[in-house]
Amino acid sequence: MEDFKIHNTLTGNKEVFKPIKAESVTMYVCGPTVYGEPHLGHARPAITFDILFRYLKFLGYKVRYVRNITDVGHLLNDADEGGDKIGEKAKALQLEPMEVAHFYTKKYHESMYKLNVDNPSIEPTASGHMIEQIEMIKKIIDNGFAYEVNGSVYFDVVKYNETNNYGILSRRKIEDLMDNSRELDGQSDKKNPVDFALWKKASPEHIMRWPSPWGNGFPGWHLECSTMSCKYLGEEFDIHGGGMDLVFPHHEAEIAQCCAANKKQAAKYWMHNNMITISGQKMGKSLGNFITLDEFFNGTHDKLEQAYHPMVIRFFLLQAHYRSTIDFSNDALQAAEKGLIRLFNAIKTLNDLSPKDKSTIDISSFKSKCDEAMNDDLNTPIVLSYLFDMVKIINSTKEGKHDLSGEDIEQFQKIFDKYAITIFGLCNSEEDNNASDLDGLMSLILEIRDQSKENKDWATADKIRDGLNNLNIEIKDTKDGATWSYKK
RNA sequence: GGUCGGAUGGCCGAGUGGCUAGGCAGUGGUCUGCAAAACCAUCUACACCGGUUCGAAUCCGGUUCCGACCUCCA
Repeated sequence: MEDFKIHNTLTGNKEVFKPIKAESVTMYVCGPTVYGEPHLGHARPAITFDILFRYLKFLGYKVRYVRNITDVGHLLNDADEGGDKIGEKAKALQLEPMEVAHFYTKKYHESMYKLNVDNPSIEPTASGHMIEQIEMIKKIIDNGFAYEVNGSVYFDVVKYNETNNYGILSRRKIEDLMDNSRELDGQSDKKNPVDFALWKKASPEHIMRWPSPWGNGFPGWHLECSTMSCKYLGEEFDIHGGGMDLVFPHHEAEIAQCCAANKKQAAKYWMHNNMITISGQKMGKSLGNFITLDEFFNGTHDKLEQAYHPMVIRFFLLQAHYRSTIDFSNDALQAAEKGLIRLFNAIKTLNDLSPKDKSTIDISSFKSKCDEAMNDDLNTPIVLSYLFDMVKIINSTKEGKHDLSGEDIEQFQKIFDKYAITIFGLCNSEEDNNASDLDGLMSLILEIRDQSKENKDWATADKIRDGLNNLNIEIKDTKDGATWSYKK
């Protein structure tokens, strides 16, 4: 089999993927911070790494995929001045902070389900791993890379950098980082501005807090990922993923923590998905283009001209490579919607094609071309372009311009099944409801309408069509008879 | 301001030196009681200015614009 190559941020190159253990793959992806409604920014990494997860499984690996839930202390998206947002929200609503976290965790899961994102193998929470986090801090202190000040513990980046490379992932130099740190307000406890918190003392009004050897407080935000990846995947594992915005400082700090505690660099491959813009702008509350996933699914946002099915969002994301930025707009999404429908119509058409003795067109290269694109750092847009080339062949075959043998039809079915369904997870929305109950009824109605048409009783035929239309059922007359479907 | 990445046809979006990416829209056809849909064919490109090369969207330099990160905090 051909080599599967992935882009490794650590080296800046595409590398052949070779797991530490030949048969199994361990991967960790930074999950959501559950302080608010899931939005588009959550969809991209979830879907990117879902594709990777599915592909690795398809390749025959036993995959353990850990994606965390961060439910400890939070920050709102932009134009907000930090602070513990779960705590603040909880106070405002008179809720226990965990009620807030749990509410949004549930929302996140619902959205992921709609997007057909497979569940990770383990989905640990930061709050459920306080003991492990405290133990890791102790270990880092014991190894001399952290210090305690006034009930908080900080990672000593300068000391660490003497024997390690802080900046190995983000290619930053510590001197530049020192230079760039603006003059700090004097009350910082940190020895150096580049140091980061492993444990923060909780101020009296801070309601999310846990006991520790250093007093009541809460863990620093980089720590949970190091702790939980280590607990479930080991000190060394295969892939660590997340958004590009996390490269620095989050993932850089993770590497530092793991090296400081275990002398191991955690992941072998670091993969990062690029960001999303909306009509060319970044998404932000202050710009009025902050759109939640529910709003996409329901079409309930001023900027949206219509609702978009979760599969349209998923398909749209796959039309771009994961390391490119992607721009959302109504035009682009509507184009994606039509393309997706075309793809699925062709899959249906393929299943109805009557096989001929011999094919009049050579389709033998499609499988390897698709595989090659997928193996080239998950180039989903190229795979899709080949699938659409196949769509064209299927449609022309239906029109009688080509013949396809039974073998070739089966080959096409296999490719669509592998890519469209198994790996890309683009399930056909029309098939997931209980339409079968209605089938008999609808075929009876359409039969009556066909008879009216034969009798040139257009009034009755149109009445049926218009009446069903008002019931949200669309009738289309095709060469092979009328079809019906729910309107989107 | 610093570091890094990007700028492709009406809209998205692949593509790293010569060969049609693909989707949507547009245009022309086919089908059709009407409507809608569907199908086929097909046009428009590589931000700007220089340079390297037989040849550049692709390499090099500069310019403009855009994005991410650079901070307490996830």
